[in-house]
Amino acid sequence: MLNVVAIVGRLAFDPQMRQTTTGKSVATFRIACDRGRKDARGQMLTDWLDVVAWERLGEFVCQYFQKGQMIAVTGRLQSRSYQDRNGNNRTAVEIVANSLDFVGSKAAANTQQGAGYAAPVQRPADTNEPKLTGEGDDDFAVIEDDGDLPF
Amino acid sequence: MLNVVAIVGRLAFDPQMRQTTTGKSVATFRIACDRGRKDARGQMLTDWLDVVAWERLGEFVCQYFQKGQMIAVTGRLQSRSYQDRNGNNRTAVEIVANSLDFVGSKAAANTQQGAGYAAPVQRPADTNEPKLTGEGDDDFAVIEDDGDLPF
Amino acid sequence: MLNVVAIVGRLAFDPQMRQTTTGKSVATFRIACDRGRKDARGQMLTDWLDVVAWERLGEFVCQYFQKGQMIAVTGRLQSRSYQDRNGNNRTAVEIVANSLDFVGSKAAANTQQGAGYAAPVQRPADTNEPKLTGEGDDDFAVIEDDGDLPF
Amino acid sequence: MLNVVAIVGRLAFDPQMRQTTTGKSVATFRIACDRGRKDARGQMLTDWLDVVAWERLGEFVCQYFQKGQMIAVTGRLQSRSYQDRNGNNRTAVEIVANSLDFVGSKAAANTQQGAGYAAPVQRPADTNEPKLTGEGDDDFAVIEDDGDLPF
DNA sequence: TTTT
DNA sequence: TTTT
Repeated sequence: MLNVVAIVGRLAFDPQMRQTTTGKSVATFRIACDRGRKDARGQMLTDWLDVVAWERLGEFVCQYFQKGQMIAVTGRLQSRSYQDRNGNNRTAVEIVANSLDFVGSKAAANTQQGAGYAAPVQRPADTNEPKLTGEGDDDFAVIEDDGDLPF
Repeated sequence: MLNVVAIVGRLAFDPQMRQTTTGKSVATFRIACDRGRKDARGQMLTDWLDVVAWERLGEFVCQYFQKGQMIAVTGRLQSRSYQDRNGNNRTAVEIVANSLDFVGSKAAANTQQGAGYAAPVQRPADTNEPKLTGEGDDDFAVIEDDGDLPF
Repeated sequence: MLNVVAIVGRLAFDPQMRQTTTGKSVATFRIACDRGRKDARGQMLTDWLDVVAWERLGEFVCQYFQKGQMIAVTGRLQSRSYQDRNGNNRTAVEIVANSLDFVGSKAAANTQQGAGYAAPVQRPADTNEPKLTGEGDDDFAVIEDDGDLPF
Repeated sequence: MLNVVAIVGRLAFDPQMRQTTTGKSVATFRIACDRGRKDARGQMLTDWLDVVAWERLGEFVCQYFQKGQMIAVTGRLQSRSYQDRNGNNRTAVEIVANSLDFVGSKAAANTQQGAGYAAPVQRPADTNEPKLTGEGDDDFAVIEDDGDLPF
């Protein structure tokens, strides 16, 4: 199976952080994604999409993003069943974030990182993966130096 | 803005075709997308996602797919507001299909097309685009023959 | 089969427009996509990706985008075989654009469209598809008004 | 920035595993992705795409996949510079895998997992992320039970 | 309920 | 260089 989503939009509200009973942190936010065309009444058509960001991803979005800012989200679609206040079964569809990133340089500058671009933030477990240790590409270069290309 | 979804899953029901009052046809179907892991009770976790397929895409899915079959869907996420039977405002999030395709060979064989593989079906307006006329790649080859590569 | 790409990056050069021998126009451009982290020497790691935009999409990118501007691209990956000037067989991998859009507001303002946001541009044949005629959503609303939701 | 790819195709060769000098394992494989239409000579048009899978993802693909089998890949596009045997600078574009999964049930059955479906395999660091511990959804359910929905 |  |  395969389930991938990529969205760029603006935060409709400030992100909200919560804690689960088992101690995990999770942030939720909503993004407005304009379709780039208007309806018959001249109003911009917009899709409103909910995003769930766990742990380090959630901390990142709460620290650097607020209402109105543009954000790039990748992740997967999730459906979730719940009962509304009247006891009716409802289904919510939301995006579980896999990576979050700034879009445009202004917001990125807010992070006060040297490059002007904030590092893309991925799921917590990514921290000991090659690309975040800074040695992944060098490793790969070694393969190349051997005249021993991967393909 | 950017809004892209790619999903592979199984049809939860046979697709349903409708007509709009202005004469457009639209098919809707639901796909089950297993997450590949089970919950605490040993039940496979599944995301249920609704898909909207307009016109030629809708006709295609109704003709070749039924409940239980695997399908590959690309498209965009759409939120849609409506009132439920109690007059409450609700929001539905669904995928508006941009392309549909078979996954695995059995279903593809059902189309009885010479190639054994059905052509991926894209939105109606794609018909006079290079890739469906069969000349797009040749054109591009001409560029190459000139030693005049695009990049 | 399924083949989807979504990228946000900056144009490395001004887009270049060409004509095929059969009269189709095709623009090519390269985008720089920062990985958000630096190599061991402190240099930002960047992926350089080539994009092919046919007909109306190509005209759009040439009209509104130049070197350095940010762009959102969706499309599919394509491999293409050619011979280099020494007669060696080479393979190029590039993105065939399916939609192009502005990212951030400055570029969007350049289009001098009333809304401040340029419409996302999709492949030519999309013009008689619901979403560009401006009636698609209304049609769908009709379905809703019937209390006859698609799902 | 944003960089996402989702592909379904068949392995052109058996995957190949290598070790970097720093001890990381990396598998590479090529997938054939049919475009679903033929060229002027009646030959199926196919895109050939290279994939890089690090560590646990690489071990997974080597264990469960061989030439000819279908695979679902998500990841990001990477460009990589190298010198060919003549000392010319070349650029390769490949997919760095983020998740790998079976497509269709037959291959999945090979893994001899109870469900008949193999778990999707994601990057190593994901192991202590909610969704692989099996408690993520329960946690989320707790939020719901509180009548305290995320949105 | 976001932005230009 | 893959498959039906």
